[in-house]
Amino acid sequence: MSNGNNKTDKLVLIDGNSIIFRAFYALPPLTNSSGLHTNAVLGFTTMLLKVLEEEKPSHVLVAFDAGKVTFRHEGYAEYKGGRQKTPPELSEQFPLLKELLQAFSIPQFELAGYEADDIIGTLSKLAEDQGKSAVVVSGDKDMLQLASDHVSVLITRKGVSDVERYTPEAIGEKYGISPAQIIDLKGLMGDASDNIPGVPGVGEKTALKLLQEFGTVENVLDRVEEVKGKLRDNIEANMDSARMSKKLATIFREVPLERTLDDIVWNGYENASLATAFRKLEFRALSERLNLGEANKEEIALSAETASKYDVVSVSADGWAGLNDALSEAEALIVEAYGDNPHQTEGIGLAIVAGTTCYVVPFAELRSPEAVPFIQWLEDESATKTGYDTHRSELVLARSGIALRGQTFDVQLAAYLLDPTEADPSLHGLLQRLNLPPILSDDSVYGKGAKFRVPAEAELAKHLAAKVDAVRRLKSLLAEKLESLRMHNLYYELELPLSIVLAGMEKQGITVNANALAELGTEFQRRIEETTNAIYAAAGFEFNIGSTKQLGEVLFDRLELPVVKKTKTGYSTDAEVLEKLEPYHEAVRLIVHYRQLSKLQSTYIEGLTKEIRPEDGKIHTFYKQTIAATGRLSSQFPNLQNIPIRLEEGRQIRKAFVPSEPGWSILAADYSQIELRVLAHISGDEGLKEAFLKGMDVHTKTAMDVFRVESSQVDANMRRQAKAVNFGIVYGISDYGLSQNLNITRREAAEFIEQYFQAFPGVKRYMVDIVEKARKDGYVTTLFDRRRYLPEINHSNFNLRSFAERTAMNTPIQGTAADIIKLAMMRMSEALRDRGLQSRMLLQVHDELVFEVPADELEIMKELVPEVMSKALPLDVPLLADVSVGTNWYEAK
DNA sequence: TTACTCACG
DNA sequence: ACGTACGTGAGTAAG
Repeated sequence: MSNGNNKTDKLVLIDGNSIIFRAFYALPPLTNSSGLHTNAVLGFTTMLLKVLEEEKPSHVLVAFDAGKVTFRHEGYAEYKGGRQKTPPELSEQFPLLKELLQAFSIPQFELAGYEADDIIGTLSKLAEDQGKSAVVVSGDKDMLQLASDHVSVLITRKGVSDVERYTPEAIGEKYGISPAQIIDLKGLMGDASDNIPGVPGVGEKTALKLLQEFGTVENVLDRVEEVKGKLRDNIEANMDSARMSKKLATIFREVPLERTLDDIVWNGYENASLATAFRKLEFRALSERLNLGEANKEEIALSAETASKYDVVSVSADGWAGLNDALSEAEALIVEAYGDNPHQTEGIGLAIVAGTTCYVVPFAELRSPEAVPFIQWLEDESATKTGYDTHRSELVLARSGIALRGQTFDVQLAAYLLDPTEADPSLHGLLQRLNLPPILSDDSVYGKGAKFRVPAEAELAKHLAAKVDAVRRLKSLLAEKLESLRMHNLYYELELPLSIVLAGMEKQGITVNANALAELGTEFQRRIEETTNAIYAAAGFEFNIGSTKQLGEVLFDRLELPVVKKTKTGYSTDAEVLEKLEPYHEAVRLIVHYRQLSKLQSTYIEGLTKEIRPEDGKIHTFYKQTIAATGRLSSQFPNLQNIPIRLEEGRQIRKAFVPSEPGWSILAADYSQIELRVLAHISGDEGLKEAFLKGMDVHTKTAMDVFRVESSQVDANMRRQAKAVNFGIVYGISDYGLSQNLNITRREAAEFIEQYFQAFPGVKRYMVDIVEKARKDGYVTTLFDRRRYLPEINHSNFNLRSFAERTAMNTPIQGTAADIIKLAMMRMSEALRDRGLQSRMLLQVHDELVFEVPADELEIMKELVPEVMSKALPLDVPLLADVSVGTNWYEAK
């Protein structure tokens, strides 16, 4: 960016402390991926860009306060006393801002003993003396005293980038005084934020009236006998305070800076430096707005090339010989494909790195006869491979009939274990977070969304080479980190082998009967139409029931039902709201039913039907192993972990999930109360342990203890409430949450919790201890040493901190349960293989495993599965799994 | 794309 | 005083 030649010089002088404070409180808390807060820097930058663009300055300076003590404290030790300590979320942003300003090539001054105001006052005076104009930017109206014919002052209004421009005329119009009188104004009215007393009882109104009459503080004091009544007494009693306050408010414009205006000449910023700074801060939108993308790209490519030297060999140009010779030395593998669903993805290319050479293979080349050794290597179990998302790679290659084997390190999976909350799993992002030499992002190479294209071969080869080199660079680093955090066991013994088991389950798929779905769909459709008509009749007119906006208008504007809850964009119409509205209008019950039916129809009947693959009549889901922060799996394309079960109408969907071979059965086994059992184990609570050891119904036992009654006195309602309390305990209890769930008052909910903790003191101790531990360590772990960081556990914001506390309580429980079932899956996979069984493990639904089983293995499997699940991990309480069998998933209940 | 709603454990 | 239960994925409407 260049300013061109300004005819007249213009200075922009920014009060750094003032603006960063404003920005911090104006923007919601934001963090970058490494947990650093960046909201104040972002707000500052937005303001800065706006001012630079509008003012087109020739000189720019950001001034900061230096240290705590200034010359003002010499006369008045309480100056700025009583201020709240700067929150750590803001303090940590000062170094970020200073670094960013460097990238902008903007000079920053600070001088011990002086405030930013004084530096700015001094420089603006220098500018005036030299006939230059200046713009002062601050959030503090004290600065208005600097306004003159040459100096205008921008004061932030709301937020940061909305500013108001003050010239002497504007100040005159608004306050009826001159800039010079601003200090008199402060002298009289004081300034609470700086702890400047002024004259007690004199506010802005009175002070302005006095100044209009007397002009200055000194004149007010000299002619105080002309003032009437109580005000006069006040002034007379506080003359010294007024004089001192005026002095404190006066900006000192003779700071011994030893700098000249030449030191703050600004010739614009370097795109590349700013691009780097924005990238670190993850200010992507700003980067885009300033068109730094290209600069970013060049700079990244440059640094990647200098950081890691390798030759790029593309087999379509240079033949296969080199690659085939290098296979035994291969250190890393990339299988590149596009599309999110690995069962439908199209391969783009592969790359391996060996020594100083990266070999790149366009996907189509795999069909070449010369590719045979390479394919043999891919399928060779003993040829170990380090890759990135090898689970996906296996599925992608399987589509071309290639069986990937020998995956012994997956960089993505390792990175997930090291920080499972990290949202960006890309190699590009990973390198960035670890401060390693970067590579281009996939988005910048391929374009995103509709703009996606595979670039010309040379560019593609370069990118894949950079990726495979990055995988190699990351491997040893991540492997070491796993060791040092004692997570190698979890990684090598559980997650990595599990990824192969998962790929097997996904490739196997589950047969879904499209006709059964279609029949159900016809029935649902009929009822949807019926319900739609009934709703129109009840309402008296037609509208789009599926539009929450229209529905809200109908319910609350036209039918005038009471508003229960609002969303940030309008009326809430969710199930909880509708439940409360039922008594008011007959349409409400129908709407609830309509919602149920249309959910079933669109998500399950239509959604699942689309996912049935015509070749084999099966649905192949994709389990993501690196999404859930607790260690659970997630299921996509489609999600088979949320197939309806709670309501009978939806549960019918499960009838369409059938065995793939005639005469086989579906076998489902689920853990009974696994999370509460885990809680009993890790908390060591005697009462809870006893309940499980004696085989009691845990919700009934909870009801007995919370309500202090005998088991015979526990009715259905008490059990229901106790069950909700147990859920609450697992989720990280709060009285508010429980009260919402049970529709009771917060006080009553708090009472339940109190009773619960009295009955189960071990659980209480666990909750207190785990939060304490999280505060101390910054993370919590599961029994298998899976780890989750909770950077917000010490946050000053109540909501963020409370969320982190509940997460601290929940994650070890949910996460350990996830560990256990993952281990059970490994054991089952081994058991099926070792015993030569034909039965197949098809699905995992958090605490449930689904198999298809031939008739002659039914008896074995009914024993084996629950046994393996129960023994997956010995706890202080028994782990139980219930098993059931049917001709479809519905019947296996 | 974002917001809302709702299916599951 | 603050105002959310923990963890997910997917469909629809609407900007």
